[in-house]
Amino acid sequence: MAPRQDERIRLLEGVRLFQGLNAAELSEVVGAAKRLERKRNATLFRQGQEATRFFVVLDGRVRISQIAPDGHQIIARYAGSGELFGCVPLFGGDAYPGTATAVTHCTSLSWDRSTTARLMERYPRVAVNALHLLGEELAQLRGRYQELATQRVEQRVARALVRLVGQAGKRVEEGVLIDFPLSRQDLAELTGTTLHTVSRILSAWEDHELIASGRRRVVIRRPHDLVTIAEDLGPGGHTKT
Amino acid sequence: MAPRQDERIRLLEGVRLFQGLNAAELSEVVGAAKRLERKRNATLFRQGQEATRFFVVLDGRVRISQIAPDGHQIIARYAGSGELFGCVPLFGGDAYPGTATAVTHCTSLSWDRSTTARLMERYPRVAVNALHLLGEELAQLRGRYQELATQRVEQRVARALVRLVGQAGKRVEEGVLIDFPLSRQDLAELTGTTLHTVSRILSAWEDHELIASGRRRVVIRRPHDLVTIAEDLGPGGHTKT
DNA sequence: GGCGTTCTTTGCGCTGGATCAAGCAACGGA
DNA sequence: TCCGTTGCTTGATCCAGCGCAAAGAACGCC
Repeated sequence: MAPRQDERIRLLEGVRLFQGLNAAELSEVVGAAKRLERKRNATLFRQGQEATRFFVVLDGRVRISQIAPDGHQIIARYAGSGELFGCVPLFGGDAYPGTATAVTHCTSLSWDRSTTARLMERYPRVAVNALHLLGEELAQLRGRYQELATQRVEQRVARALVRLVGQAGKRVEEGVLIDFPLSRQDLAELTGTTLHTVSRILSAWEDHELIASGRRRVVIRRPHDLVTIAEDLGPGGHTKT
Repeated sequence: MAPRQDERIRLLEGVRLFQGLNAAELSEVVGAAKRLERKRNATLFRQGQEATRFFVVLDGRVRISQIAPDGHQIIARYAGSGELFGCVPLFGGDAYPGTATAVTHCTSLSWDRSTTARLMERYPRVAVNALHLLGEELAQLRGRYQELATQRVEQRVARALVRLVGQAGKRVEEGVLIDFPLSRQDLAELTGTTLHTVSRILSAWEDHELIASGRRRVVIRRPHDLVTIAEDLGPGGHTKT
């Protein structure tokens, strides 16, 4: 067992899909994987392509986006280390429903379709883990769906930022930085609004010293107040009587 | 094997979750199930309750709805015969994320948590099937999410109706009837808009003889034209050059 | 058969956000 | 260092759809 191998196993230990496998098994899984490195802005796969592999992020951040026939684009999610993406082959889908792009330089492991099937067959635990993870993703998406259906833009943007803080927040002197390049346009596609509206909202927050932001960069200075906005019941609710 | 048992097995044969099991195995599955009958408007389970069982619709129609802390309610989906609902126990969730209500008189089978786990363990095929079904639901929801984020109300309502025709369409002399009680309010909660807007849209369509509707009743007279509205790229697109 | 309840329709005014349109700022490659 | 590109801001305008309000219409219960 080469130390290099050991290192890779350690990485997989944090991946919930493979939870419950022992070192030898993990080693086998790693052995079947293909390591992939991509630099910033490179594409990992495109929407509509045949889904041949599924991926786990080792390091860096990947954006999953979808584009509608009418040209409207949305960002489905950002995946960070330990997370799955392009998991279509896990459940027998045909083509990738979205495009995966490296937002930062990043590395990932991937497995092809037949290996995936073999793994799940040999280790049913993997299939069950996959079921759990998919269930969580479904729950997440349901939440965001409801959000989109019932809340107004400012709240949605606030929530998106709160979520991103959880996924990629990094303490800096000013506050908490979203630790990857994030433009106004990105936030708009993440929350179902327009670049302009996001810009206005962030400007307003900046005036209130709630955030500090720059080009593709957002720092939350007062996370708690952002959460307040995110959870505020709004004009439909019963705030400040 | 009593004929009654046979009959129930036949019902399960159409359920994709159990595809691949033989008669004896299906019989066992049916044996472990609890049959449940509910009349119109009765509740099967409520949002937030501990998820003890998962269900398969045998007959009738069930509405899955979610309510947000601010009181806004949305309808996640309608499940018809052969479809799963309340499938939280399949992937180890804790509480039901929504409320299930019988929209028509309906019957279902359900299994408790431990039985579910045992089934998946004994028949890995069931776990794989579950993975596939969950994957499809995820894909569906992603589609609807994008719809909500990028299309305007009229198109969303049209799409919702097209989908409902697929799920519960029944040919009648006038056209295709959505074969369960469906109010304007329901359509609004299904498409993320208000009762009033839906009413206006349906009234306009009625004027154009595209549909015929009444109290909790919708008949699509010209399905093709409805599809056209649903797919129209709209003012953002490049239609009719 | 009368009556309360539940759905639906429709008018009107308002507004959150989209759209359109400039112009400015920061970055990165040559 | 300069210049082209990409991202950000901000004003002005417009309108789809929401909220409110009030009046039918169809049901189902007693």
